[in-house]
Order: sequence, then C-alpha cells, then structure tokens
Amino acid sequence: MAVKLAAYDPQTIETKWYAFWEENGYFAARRDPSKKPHVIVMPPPNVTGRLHMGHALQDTVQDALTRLRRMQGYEALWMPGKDHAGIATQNVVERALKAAEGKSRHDLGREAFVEKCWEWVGEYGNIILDQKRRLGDSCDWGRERFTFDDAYVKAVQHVFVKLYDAGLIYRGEYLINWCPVDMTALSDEEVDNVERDGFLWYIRYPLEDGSGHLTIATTRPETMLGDAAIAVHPEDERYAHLIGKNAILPLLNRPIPIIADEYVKREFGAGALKVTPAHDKNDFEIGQKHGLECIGIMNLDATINAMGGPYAGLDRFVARERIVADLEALGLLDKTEPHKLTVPISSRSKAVIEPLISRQWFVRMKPLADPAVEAVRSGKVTFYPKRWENEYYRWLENIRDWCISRQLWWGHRIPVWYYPDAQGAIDESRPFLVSVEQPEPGMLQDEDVLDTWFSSWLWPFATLGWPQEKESIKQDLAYFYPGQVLVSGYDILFFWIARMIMAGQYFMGDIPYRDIFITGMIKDKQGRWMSKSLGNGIDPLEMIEQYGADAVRFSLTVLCAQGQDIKLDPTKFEMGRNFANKIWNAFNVFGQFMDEGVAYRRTRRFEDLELVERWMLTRLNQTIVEVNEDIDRYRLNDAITKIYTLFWGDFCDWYLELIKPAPGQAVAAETIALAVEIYEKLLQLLHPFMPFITEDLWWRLRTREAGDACISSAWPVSNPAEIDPSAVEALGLMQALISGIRNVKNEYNVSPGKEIEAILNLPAGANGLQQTMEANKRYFERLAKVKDLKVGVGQAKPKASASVVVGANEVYIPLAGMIDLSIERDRLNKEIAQKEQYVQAVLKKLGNESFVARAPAEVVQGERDKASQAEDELGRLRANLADLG
RNA sequence: GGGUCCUUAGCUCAGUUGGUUAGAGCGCUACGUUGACAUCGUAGAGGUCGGUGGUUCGAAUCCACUAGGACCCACCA
Repeated sequence: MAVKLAAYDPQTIETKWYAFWEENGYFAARRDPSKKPHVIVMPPPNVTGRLHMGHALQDTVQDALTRLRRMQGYEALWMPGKDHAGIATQNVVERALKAAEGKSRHDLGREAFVEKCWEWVGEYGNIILDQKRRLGDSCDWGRERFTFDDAYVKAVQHVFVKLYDAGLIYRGEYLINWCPVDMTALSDEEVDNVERDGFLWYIRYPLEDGSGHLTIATTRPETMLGDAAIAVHPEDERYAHLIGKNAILPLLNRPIPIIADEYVKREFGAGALKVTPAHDKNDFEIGQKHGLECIGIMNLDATINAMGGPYAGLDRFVARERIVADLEALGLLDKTEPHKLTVPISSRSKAVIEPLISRQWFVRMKPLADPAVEAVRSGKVTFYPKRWENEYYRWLENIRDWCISRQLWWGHRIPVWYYPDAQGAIDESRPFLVSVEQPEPGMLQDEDVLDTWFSSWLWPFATLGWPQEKESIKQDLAYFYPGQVLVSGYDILFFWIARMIMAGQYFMGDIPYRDIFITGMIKDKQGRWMSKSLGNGIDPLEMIEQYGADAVRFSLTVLCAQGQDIKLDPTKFEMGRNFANKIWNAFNVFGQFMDEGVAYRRTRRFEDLELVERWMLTRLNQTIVEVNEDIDRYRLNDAITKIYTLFWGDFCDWYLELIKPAPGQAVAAETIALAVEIYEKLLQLLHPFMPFITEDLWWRLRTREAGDACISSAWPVSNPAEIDPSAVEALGLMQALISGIRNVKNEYNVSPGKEIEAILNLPAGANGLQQTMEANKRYFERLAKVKDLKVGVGQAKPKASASVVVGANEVYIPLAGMIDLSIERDRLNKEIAQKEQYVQAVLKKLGNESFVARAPAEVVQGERDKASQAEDELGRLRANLADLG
C-alpha cells in the first residue's frame, strides 16, 4: 500500500493465486443443509485431449457461473474428471507403440496392451486437467473422477445388467456400421454422411433362359458379388414378364431370382435394383421380406472374402475397379454416369464405413427416449438458447436402437459370461449369463467393450458414487443431484446431453440438470473449424502466456453471444489484456495515496457524498441489478459488457478523473474510503470472469483476515437507498456540456491543456441546478480546463463567443482573438442541419394522425417532449448563429 | 428431400417483450507524454440493418417470398 503498483504482469499473479485457492480448499464443496447446492458437471475431457479453445470457452462459462453462485452463497460444486475415450486412446497408444517398439497391439496381446494404455494414461492423462488449472477453473479436484475408476466401472456394468434384465439391452445379428480401419462396430451417431462425387454404373445381368438381359444401376459394383436377387417394381410393365425368372449374376455366374418390390423407384437408373442384403440397409430389409440369402462377401478389413471368387483378397476399392473393367471387357457395362452420392464416413478414422451383418449388443431406445422428450416438453429441463429443443426432439422422436458393443480392447468389458467349450473358446450353443461378477469359475467374459458414451451418460450421478450403498454417498446424491446447468457445445447434443437425460431419469428417477446452456463453437478467422490438418488452431495456453488467463477469459465471455459460433482471431485477446491493464492501473489513482494499516471505511452518509460519488454509487447499484438478470438468463456477454462499461466508462473516465487530486496534493482519506469501497465491489463483480487479477488487487485494498478472499466474498447487493436519479441527471448534463466544450476547443485547435473562460447560462427557474453546478464547477475546471466557470440564469452571451447547447442549457466560450467566425458558423450550421433533420422526423411522426390516435399515450408524449426540446435547442443554435452577425 | 442458423459501420460482432437520434471492440482522422494506464486520453468520420413485398400508428426486430453463406438430419440404388 501507499506505493504505486509495478506494471501488470499476469504470469506471476496467476500461479500465486491458483495455488492459494487450491491449497486453502476454496474449490471444495460439501453438503451443507443451510445452503442451496449449485452443481455443474464438467464434460469430462478425453485423456488424450489437449486444451483447445472450445474447452477454454466452455470452462470460462462454467467457472464464471460456479464462482458467481459460490459468492452468492450457494454450495457450488463443479465436478471435474476425465473420460477414458475408447477408440481415441487405443489409437494413440497403438501409434506410440508402433513408433517406440515397432509393434502392433496384437504383438502384445490384449492384457499387455491394456497395461500399456494404463501406463500412457498415467503419464499423459492429466495434462489437460493441469491445463484447465491454468485457466483458473475452480472445480473441486478432490472429487475428480475417471470413467475407468473401479467404482465407475462397476456402475457401468451395473447399468448394463439392469437394462438387460429390464429387456432394454439385447444381442442380435443386424446390419451395423463397420469401420474397417478401427475394426469395430460404430453407432449411427459416430457415422457422418458426406456427399461425394461418384458414378452410377449400368450393368447387364443376362437372363437364365437366354432371352436377353436386365440392366441394373449401382454405385457400388463390388457388392454385386453378394447379390441375392434383382428387384423391379411390381407395376412396371417393362419388367412384369420377368418376375419369377432367374438372371445370371455376371462374373460369378450364379443364378439369382428376379423379384417384385414396391421399394424400387421405376424412374431411377434403369428401374431395376440389385439386392445385396449383407451390405446395404435397404437391401437387408428387402431380403428379410423375401427370404433372401445374406451373402457376406467382405472380410472385416474390407477386403473381399472367398465368396468373391476371383476377387477374393482384393481391397474393396481395388475390386471395384477390377470388376468394372471386367464387365466392360465382357460387354456387360451399358454406361457410366457421374453421380453424387452420400458416403458414410467414420467420424473418428474418416474411413468409409461398410454396412455389415454382425452380432452386436444394442440398447432399445424408444422406452428411454420418451421420458427424455417429456422432460423438456414439460419444462423440467430448459435449453438456452431455446431453439436447440427442436433439434433434441427431432432426434429423440426418430431414435433408433443404439449399438453399444465395440471390438476394441480399451474400454469397459461387457458383463456377459459364456461357458467354455472343450477348446476353451466360447461355447455359443450354451446360454450366456449377464452379471457384474463372474457367475461361475471358468466362465469367459464377452470379448467386446462398451461404447465410451455408454459410460459417460452416467456422469452426473456415477461421479457422486452411485450406485454404492454407503450412507455418505446416498446423502451426496440427495444433496447434489440433480445439477443446475450443463454447459456444452451442440456437437455432443445426441452423443451425450440427450443420453444423460435418459439415464438420469431411468436410474435416478430425475433429470440430471435443469438448464442446458449450449455455447457456440469456436471457428477460425474465416469461419472454418479449427483442426490439426488445417493447422488453423489457436492454442489457449499460448494465448494465456501471451495475454494472461484473465484476458483470455474476458474476451471469450464477451464473444460468447447466445449460441452463435465464434470466429476467433488472436488479436481479440488484446481487448481482454487492455482491460486487465486498465483494472490494474486504476488502483494507483487512489492506491498510491493509501496509508499502510489504515482501515478505509466510509463514514459519510450517502446524502453527504459528493455529486460524482453519489452518481457512481447509483450507477453501481443499477448495474448490479442488470447483471444479475443477465446471468440468470445465461447472457454472460451482456453481463460482462455492462461491468466493463461501468468500470471503464463510468468509474475510470469520470469518477476517478474527478477524485484525482490537484498536482502536489493528496487525496482526502474519506475520498479514498469510498473509492476503495466502490473498487472493491467492482472487483467482486469482475471476479467470476477475471479471477486472478481481482483476487490479487483485493488483498491490496485492506488488511484482511485469512480466509477473507475475493473468491469467497459475498456477491454485491444492490442498495436501493443509494440510487439517486437526480445525481445521474446532473452529472449527465455536465458530461454533455464538458464534451461540448472539449469539442469546441478541438475545433478551434485550442490545446486541451489551455485554460479557458466559460459562462454557463441556465434556464429560468433552475435554481437547484444552479446550486449544483456552482458547487461542482471544479468538474469543469478538472475535465475541460474551464477557469472559474460563471454560472447563472439569464447570462448574456459575450460577443464573438462559441456556444454549446444542451437542452435549455448553454455554455458560452469567449475566445477573444482566437475565434474565427467562419469556423463557428460552420460548426453551428452543421449542428443546426443535424438537429433540423431530427426535428423533422419527430414532427412527421406527430403529424401522423393515426400515430397520435393509436400509439400508447406515453409514447406520443415522449415524441412531443423530444420535439419541443429539439425545437428549443434549434432555436438557441439559430440565435447563436444570428448573433455572430 | 426435411430442418436450423447467419447476412447490421472498413473488419469482427451486440442489439432481450416492435417505439433508442441503431451500439461495442478493432481499424481510420485530428489533437494530446496535464503524476493510474500510449495495453492510454480527448474529439471526430463512418451504417437507407442482404433484397422484395406484407402486417402495424410505428419494423434491424414480426410474416411471406428471394439472393448469398454455414450447419444438422435423412435408406433413393
């Protein structure tokens, strides 16, 4: 204290205060019946993850909400953790293994490979959580969970068993999405349909009786190896005579029936469809209907199998080329047309998905989806912004069963047990048992693991210890569940957000959170997704190092408008850095005059405060109300913008400028006391968004008890007794007049530092105002360098002076010798022209009879007031112009 | 094929239930090293809110159509 602060340096304060908070337990949440809980579960990042801008944005939001509610007296729990991320982690470890030892996972074997994964997680898995600490995340690290914790694994298996017992999980052979690169089945959600340029090949199938041929069209000729039929439309006269006959499958020379099915579109292609039940969703259904054979022609790595005859062993795309060439050589290729088609792509490996028939485990979704729809419809769960509800309904109402088994090694083993056969392999002829524990010695567990999302959909309650029966866990669940709000991007709306609502209702009997705040996604400057391959990512840690965590958080909050994607450019963080610098330096204005050990407390009554002080408190109290409303509606950008304007525009630009001492003078202790009080509240308002700088400055304001930290201080409450509209009015007038005087000086090229004379002419009857202006004329001195302002009613305008008109008030500035009449005439003419245009617009409105008749009375009156004030000002401007001669 | 969102100042974007002289940051122009801050201050320029039509006393805001862009979903071979 009493010393000017060193230059603002984010790095030093950030490490210091994070350690302080964490070590002193400020982030910890415990059951406290006297407080209301406020819970946010952090979307658990993948153990393979590194902090990206999306995390930075969402964490900033979650942390701001958590810190704010904590200050408001809630028991605020932000639950952190990490996700084992099945495929992602397995891939990363496989690559590392290849690079380090040149081995594949098969070289190691399952057990050793999983061991390697654990090693990898031990070494790198916490990186992202440490990066989150750099951002300032105030989560309760003591409760950190991992989807692979022993207890969590048990919860996942428990859920599987319960759903199986309820008939909501089943095993079956269906056409599923197979990724030939990752060698696993995938859910529909993990597949992206992308449009690609391809071809439509027209292929002749000779008729068995030698009477000619039938032409079909296909985009995937290699699948013809598995054809089981040709289908035509039952009412298609062209082909009616062929129904029931056989065609010969070219290349393999296998007879296949020609069948009729209404699915066939007569106008598409050749009007005849090859049916490959084992490799196409629609064909599968047609096959079922007509009892066709499913001829699988592909191996799991997407090479052709023995069923493909001469093409066996070839990759599917090589086989395609070969087949087209062979057909052409045989004269069986009618034509080739360019064709746009949608191709299924694995969202993870980007490989083309093959629809394959495979035995997998599925969750019956309809019974789970219906209550999830109802939860939102009934208003128990609310989306911010609202529009995401439509997307949510659309998905749930058309939901399909969820394929949850994955042919991976890194994941939760499926809790299904089989008897071994004589060779020690699974004996499929005997029934399996579904159980968390091994039911009988020697039984073999299912080889497959579960979809990662099958564990994360339990996150809101499994992290609290569910389904363990311990008393403390039950109490925690009762207290902390359900949570208040989930903050996430829309990219995982179906994967995770919707499924958590299903699981919460099914297993806990209640929704997992009341609000869902969907943030926009971070894009690059040109609006493209940030990706490694494009190299257009912005690293939040680099930004934190360059600008400071508070600056990064501030800028992200400002940019985070309701659900809009954010086109980010690193220079945006300058906004936050500049503001942090401003906050830091503002302290010096009064801080440098503070004396060590003095407890600065306000002693003056509100009524006895100076005008600018009453004005500042009024602005503060008004802003608190607005900010609270904004935050309740998740409009954090509005809230932070208002605090920013309050701090920079009101506090720094006007309040601090006016309490500054004259050169060589000190600031009065009572002035400091109020400045400390206001600054302290501003720091609190800023704290949820910019925790580090505010905590640091907080401790410089007063001697504080241990534990009296900004993070745990009580959120400011608006005091209605300290709102003074007359102060706002008076200071508002002064602001306008001072700006006007500065403008005059500027136009005349009078240096801002040069002292001038001025006369303030008030309208008749403005006695109170006259007193206020008289009493505070030093504001004009201070901010516009007006030497001894003359204030009065009916003051005459000196010859050859410039004038400023604000409402019925005028300031005359005699600029003897300096005044150039033509400059002043131009200035006044310009202002008159502007004002005339305005008056005209308002009068036109008032001249409209139906406006006067139909608009609400107060709106009409408002327009009348505007007109008369503007006309009055116009009159004064004209008079001043005429006066120039 | 269905659906959602975006188009507002040179740039990036706010603008809540229709009534504001349409705002912010950056950039631009002029001036300014007055004891917090040049990561700053003061003053200023800059917009017929993509287009057309409609509803209304009144539209950036509501409706319809339309142009351009982004995204989601969908089994047309």
